[in-house]
Amino acid sequence: MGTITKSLNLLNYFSKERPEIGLVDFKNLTGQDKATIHRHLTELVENGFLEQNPETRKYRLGATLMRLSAVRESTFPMRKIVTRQVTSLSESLGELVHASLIVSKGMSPLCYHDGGTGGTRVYFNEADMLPLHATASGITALAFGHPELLEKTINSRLVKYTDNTITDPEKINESVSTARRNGYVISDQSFEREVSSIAVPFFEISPYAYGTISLAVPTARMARLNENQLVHSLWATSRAISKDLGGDVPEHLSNNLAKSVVLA
Amino acid sequence: MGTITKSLNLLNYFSKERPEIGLVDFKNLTGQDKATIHRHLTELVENGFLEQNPETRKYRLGATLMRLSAVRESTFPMRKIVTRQVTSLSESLGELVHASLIVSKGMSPLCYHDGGTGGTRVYFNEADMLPLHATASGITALAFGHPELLEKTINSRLVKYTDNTITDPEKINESVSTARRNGYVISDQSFEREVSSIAVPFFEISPYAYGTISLAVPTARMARLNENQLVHSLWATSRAISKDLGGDVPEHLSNNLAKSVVLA
DNA sequence: TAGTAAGGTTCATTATTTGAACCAATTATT
DNA sequence: AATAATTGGTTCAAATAATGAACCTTACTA
Repeated sequence: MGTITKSLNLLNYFSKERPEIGLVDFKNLTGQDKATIHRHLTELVENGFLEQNPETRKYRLGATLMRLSAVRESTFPMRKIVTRQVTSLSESLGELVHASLIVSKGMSPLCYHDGGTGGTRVYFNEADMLPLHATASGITALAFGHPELLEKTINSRLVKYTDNTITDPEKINESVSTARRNGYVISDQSFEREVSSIAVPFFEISPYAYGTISLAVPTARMARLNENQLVHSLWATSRAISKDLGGDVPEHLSNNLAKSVVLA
Repeated sequence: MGTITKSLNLLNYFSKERPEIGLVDFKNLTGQDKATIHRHLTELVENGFLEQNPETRKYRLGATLMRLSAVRESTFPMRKIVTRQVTSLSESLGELVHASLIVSKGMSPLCYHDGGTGGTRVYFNEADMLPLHATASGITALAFGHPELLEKTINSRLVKYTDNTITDPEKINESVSTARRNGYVISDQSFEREVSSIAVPFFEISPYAYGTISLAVPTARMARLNENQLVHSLWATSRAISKDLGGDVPEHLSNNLAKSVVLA
């Protein structure tokens, strides 16, 4: 792991639940040496990727991130494009739908919409990473994303979030195979209790998945839904997004899916 | 300059006008060695700060930036807070108002609102950095921000954007002194032709300015406006923002200003 | 006021970064 | 169609920058 990766990694420890982190906190979180961390933090501050709270001396994410994400979105308005489709799908299904992007070691939520009609709602935290091995989105990413992603994930220690979380590499591979066969992934409380999910990939220029669209519902309600029809709708949205992004669902996949029950 | 800074600096070359950059482009832009740049780019891609267009092999800003900025805004909703005040001021003045944050070597636009009534409008590009020496916001930042910022700026080569851009360190220092005396900065086509601007700082916890609020109008219209009244309104908004951010306009400044014509 | 814990710094050792030269693939040019 | 030029990418010895154990400083607390 190079210096750059080590320092950028520090940024990943921030979340909605942990918005400010001190030097010693970082030491405990990362296990790295204090001096090293301090130099990294200082350099990140100098570049505006972090700010130091002058009162507590703790660090928080910096303003440069806001600008850079604005630059990206202004030249490559993925969020705008995807949000449009996700909202439309969510409204038509009356359930929560979210889109997430595959980034390095997890899924980064891009947008979500809760067109919910039911009395119970799924809470979706847009600011936190989703793990690859424990969510429908994640398994979808492993199945249709870059092969290296699957390899890396299987060779890392996997956190058990609920009783249903699969952490055994063998079983991950099985899930991935099933996903590739079916063309979608369905999850049952593998990340959060009482939440079930169905996900499909979407594509940009590359033949590997760029992100996923996923429906998340309270488990109690899942049984009442028509799985086939949901998958059909999700794939329709995936096609629309992929097209808007200047890409397409790869042919080999498209052909396989056509044969399967999904698009029948 | 450490490895981390060198690599993060690469991200600053992206803009609305230059959304994708290739390896050799970077070499020409930075003057650094190709191999070095390549390793930096690779590591940034691995961490999701960049993406590589699989078709052109050029690099563009990555999705991790979107997530991190969402985490920051969800835990520290500065944009939300500031936008509210900026919109309100812009509507009441009927002119374009923007807020920008001081980050490392420039000003990073945070939000803007054009409550414009006039026939001519100022075009404001939210995704680009503003230079410190050539804008009302920038001189305000130099005058009321961390002293180190002024020192660094003066010791760097300053770009001349228009005939009115001041690049002489002596003159910068004069402008800064005037700003400190007056409590605001007024600029006349120093960055863009036909655009004039008035700016004041706002504060967070620290006694040094955190950002600026600025009114931007077509130069032709500036003469007709009541400068004193504008500055008064800007300072009122600054106070409101500073308060909302949990900070305050430093006392020594507040006292000086009270004496000056500005708040009379 | 002594003790603790936090942030921050130093400097010899160590390990990583660096860059000139090289290779491969694509795109202009003749 | 052959050749040159341009781009992305890689190698490895030499140079430089990163590292971390020990130490310092400040703020709080018992």
